[in-house]
Amino acid sequence: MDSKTPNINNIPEKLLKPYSAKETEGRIYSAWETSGFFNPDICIEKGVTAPDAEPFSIVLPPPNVTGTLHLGHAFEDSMEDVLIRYNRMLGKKVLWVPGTDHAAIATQSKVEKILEKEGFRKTDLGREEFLKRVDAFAQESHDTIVSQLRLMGSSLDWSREAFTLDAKRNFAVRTAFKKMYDDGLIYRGHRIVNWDPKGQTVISDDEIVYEERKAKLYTFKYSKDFPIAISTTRPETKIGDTAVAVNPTDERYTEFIGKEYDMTFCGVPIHIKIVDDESVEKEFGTGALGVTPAHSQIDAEIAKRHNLPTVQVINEFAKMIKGGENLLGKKTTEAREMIAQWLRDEGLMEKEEDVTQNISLAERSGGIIEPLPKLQWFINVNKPIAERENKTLKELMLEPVQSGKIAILPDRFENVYSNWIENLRDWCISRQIWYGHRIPVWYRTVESAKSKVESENTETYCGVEAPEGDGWTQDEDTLDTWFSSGLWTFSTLGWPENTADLKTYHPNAIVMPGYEIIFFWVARMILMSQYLIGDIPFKTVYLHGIVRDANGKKFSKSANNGIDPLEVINQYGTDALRISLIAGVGPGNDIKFDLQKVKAYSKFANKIWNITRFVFENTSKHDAWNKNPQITEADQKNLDELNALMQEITKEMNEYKFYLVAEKLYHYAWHTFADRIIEEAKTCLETGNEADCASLLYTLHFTLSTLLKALHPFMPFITEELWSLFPENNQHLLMVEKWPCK
RNA sequence: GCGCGAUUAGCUCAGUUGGUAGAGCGCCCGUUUUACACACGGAUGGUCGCAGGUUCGAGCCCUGCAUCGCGCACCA
Repeated sequence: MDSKTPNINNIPEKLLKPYSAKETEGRIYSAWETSGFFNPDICIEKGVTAPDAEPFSIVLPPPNVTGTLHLGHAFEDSMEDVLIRYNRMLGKKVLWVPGTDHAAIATQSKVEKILEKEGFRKTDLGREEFLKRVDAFAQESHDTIVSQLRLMGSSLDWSREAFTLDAKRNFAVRTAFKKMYDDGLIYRGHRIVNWDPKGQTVISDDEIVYEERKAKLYTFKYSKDFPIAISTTRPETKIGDTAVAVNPTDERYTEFIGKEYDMTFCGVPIHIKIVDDESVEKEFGTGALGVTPAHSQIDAEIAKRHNLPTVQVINEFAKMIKGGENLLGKKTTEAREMIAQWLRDEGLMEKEEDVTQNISLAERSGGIIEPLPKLQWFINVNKPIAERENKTLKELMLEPVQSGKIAILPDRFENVYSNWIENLRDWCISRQIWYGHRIPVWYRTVESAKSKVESENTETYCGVEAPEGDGWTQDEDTLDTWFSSGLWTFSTLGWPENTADLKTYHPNAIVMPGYEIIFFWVARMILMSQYLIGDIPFKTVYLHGIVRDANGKKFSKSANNGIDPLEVINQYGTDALRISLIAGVGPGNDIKFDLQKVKAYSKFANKIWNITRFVFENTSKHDAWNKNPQITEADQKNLDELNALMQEITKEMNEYKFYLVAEKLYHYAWHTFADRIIEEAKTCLETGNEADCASLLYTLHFTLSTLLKALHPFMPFITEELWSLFPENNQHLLMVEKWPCK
């Protein structure tokens, strides 16, 4: 190279060596941050964005402050940053809001586990001290997450960072709650709820996961005098039965309907009425259903229809609170076997079958859900709202998706979304945990009242701030973490104040969470935004899949198959990780994580590095190319081909098909630009005349600079670095260059 | 039970207005050719899950089936 490159001194030293991501990435991120261009206001101030440019905004799905980021986050952040950088280069007013989620139950249980190892419980500390511990943990976790987001190259506007539990978001939560309360959408009610005995809190229907387990289905009679046998997998609850329900058309049992029986079951007196109810299936079991209103959602509904009493036999710790001495205080599982034995001994057991059944588990704690009657706060999804044309929350959630105002990608999830809403029940929002937004409701006893009903002696106050006067105590419960997450698209923009940010950046252009949180998060954001703002929260929902290990298994602590993104970055660089997660992965598709793919793209990074070296070496030898040379026919053909590619990928970028764009750029850079155009250029550069060389060098330089721009959203670090090596780019960061196509 | 997705080269996966099968990795052969051995040139490799149908023509559309995975419901 020495003899033929007299101008070697012009070539930056580092370009002569292979690309080093490690040496480059940190330095480049600092340059970006220092420039202030992550902040759209500064882009306008410095003249890189027009003040009246079209806005483009995304909120980062706030990671839980329960630990560190994994490959799933890396995947999500990469895609969002691609869109953000692309749209910034288009000249739009681009805002990507960073933040973290307090993730109430998840974070609290994490800290409780740490305390457990230290040998004490949260009650030993008390609410205030415990919350200090959680805050400290959350802060540490937050700091890790933020540093990881920077490592990923995410061009987030850090000046607007938010936390779902900070003061501003707390104000938004209280404001939202108060409005819903005043509109009668939030109410307190006694219901059968999903109680998690392990986590000691209520959870919503969506926080339940199902697991198939083997169980015994027992068929028996309460006593010898009782005419009908019933079946159950949970005999221990049967002490709480107050009725037996049969289908009204079931001729086997019609003669008994309306009759009542007093018996002693397992040493406990019980009173059973036989009722008819359409919901009972004749074919299942004996066709007769023992009704346990206190411990089954469906039974509670039957009980309500027939005005049956409720007898609670199990408490919050999943232990028996009714029954003979031998049963009291026993765990449900122990009691189950004891009662089964009693039935056998008494000759009441008719059948015992092995069945598989789905049991309900709390997603976070793994505790077996115990349906219990409890007083909780709910959001009514079926109440007409005057301010919203008498539409219900359900309707407000359904409408924008069905009308196409909000597009969901891939579109098959639109049906999933609609089905979920149609089956939606009232949302239980209160949690018996300490970490989270405290419910903004206060109570005090009214001395003068003489009612015998306790609730009538209690004054209730709901407000954004605590009430004036003495004797008020705040509700002990906190809110479901998704309540504050639902406000995220606008609480981060200053709502309830009518800020400039809110006017400019809401609704967001797009939101990009994993498909597993479509109900938890996407649906709740639509609910809150439609109700509180009267508008959609975003125009497009792009649901991505799950990153799995090489065997297709979910990453989890128990499987011990976790891969730390930092290790991958250390080995291959962030750019390689980013584009390997994006290329060829369409919406809704899971990824089997493949280190080979990352490796392949790290080679691609080096390839671009070497392409640049070649172009640089040759352009620095001449200068005629830079003075409007006459373009040869052959070069024009290549420029036309490049332009056609840019047209094509720009269209695809606008359709959110960046996974195709990444592959096309890779293919063009390597197999068209390097393998063909550059190879063919070599001969001309050796033997061609001055004019042809000028045309060719212009073409090479133009193609390279177009490629660096087009690749920048995908591989921001290396492209920015290479861009900066050209003297003419000294003053301009690639990140705010114009996208190379209208 | 209802619904959804996947099934394409050894592996991971692209392939939307239906028109002669693609990429990466791996494997094999060759090349240290002056941007790059993190490279270059070349070779091998697929009845596009199965069975029908529509069509001049189907990986792509329709019907049925199989296997794997997922969601929802049920869970007496």
